[in-house]
Amino acid sequence: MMHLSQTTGYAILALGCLEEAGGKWVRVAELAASTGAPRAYLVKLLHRLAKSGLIRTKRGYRGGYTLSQSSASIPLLAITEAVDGNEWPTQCLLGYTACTDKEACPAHAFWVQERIKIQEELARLTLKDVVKFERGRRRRKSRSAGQPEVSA
Amino acid sequence: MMHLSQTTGYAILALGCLEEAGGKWVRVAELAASTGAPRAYLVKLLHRLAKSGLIRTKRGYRGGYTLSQSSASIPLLAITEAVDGNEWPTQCLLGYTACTDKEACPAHAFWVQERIKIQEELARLTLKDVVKFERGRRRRKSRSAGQPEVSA
DNA sequence: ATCTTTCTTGACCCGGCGGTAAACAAAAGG
DNA sequence: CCTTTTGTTTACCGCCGGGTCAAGAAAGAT
Repeated sequence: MMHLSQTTGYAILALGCLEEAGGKWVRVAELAASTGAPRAYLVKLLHRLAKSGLIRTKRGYRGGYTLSQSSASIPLLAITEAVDGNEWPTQCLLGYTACTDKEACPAHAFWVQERIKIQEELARLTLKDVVKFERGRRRRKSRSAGQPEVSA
Repeated sequence: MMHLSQTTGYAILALGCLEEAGGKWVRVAELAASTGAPRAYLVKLLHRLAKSGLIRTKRGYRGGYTLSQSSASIPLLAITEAVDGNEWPTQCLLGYTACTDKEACPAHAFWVQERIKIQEELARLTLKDVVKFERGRRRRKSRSAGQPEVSA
């Protein structure tokens, strides 16, 4: 509750990874490793992203996934809409279905403003920002690699 | 997604209704009618609210539910915590589990601020505000009552 | 005592999201 | 051609939030 769906998170991270790869084809295995999403689940998600036109796919030897040109540096908002749909920006904070401008719940005016801000932020952030984040993660990971694991 | 749980909405409306009733005992039937929540489901919710100390219950003839004195005009935040738990204010917007201050996702700084604002708003709003909202609803309802229904 | 009212309690259902498994099909290498 | 690589497709699983049902137990009226 109070966050985008986990699936959207996976999508953003995976697309960020594709952006970073330039035009190269990237396999699921790599995307799964890089995003932390379960491989089999990522497959389904990638398929949806392909159907909605955000990425292209190629199967067989040296196949994989790549960003479709049109989605280079798209804003995160476009991704949340592709994955979660675009109905959420109208929902009442309290989950109250009859909450409208005319019949406003106590948090209505406040929430209308907040939703706008959240959408603006998601529109402002692009895959490039995600790439920066992922590079940071990978650096930290490799820096701590090779150290003794806490084994049972 | 992107709102408190529906159950929390029910809780807020129901508690508002109890606040409005003063010290009187209110039956489920009335709370269900007034909140729009399914009666059987409301029963379970009310039980939880009773166990967490927000309301008192009395069964048998002229029984029902009433606000426990201590919860008169409590802030909505207390209700969301009682119903949804209080873990949500720490979750990443993108649903990314490893997102922390040290390992921040691209939306982290933004979302930390927004969460604070949302909590402040929920702390500011009290049951009295909800009562005002409910009175407005009831007025509108009764004003439109008695008019010809669109029947098949 | 007994009846009525009203909450109590426990069992169950349904749909969606996140997740898994396995058979299938295409693209390239040999 | 045949094999390898890699995505495609279909089916199924478990959990949880929201929702329903029905038998049980207490409190007041009579």
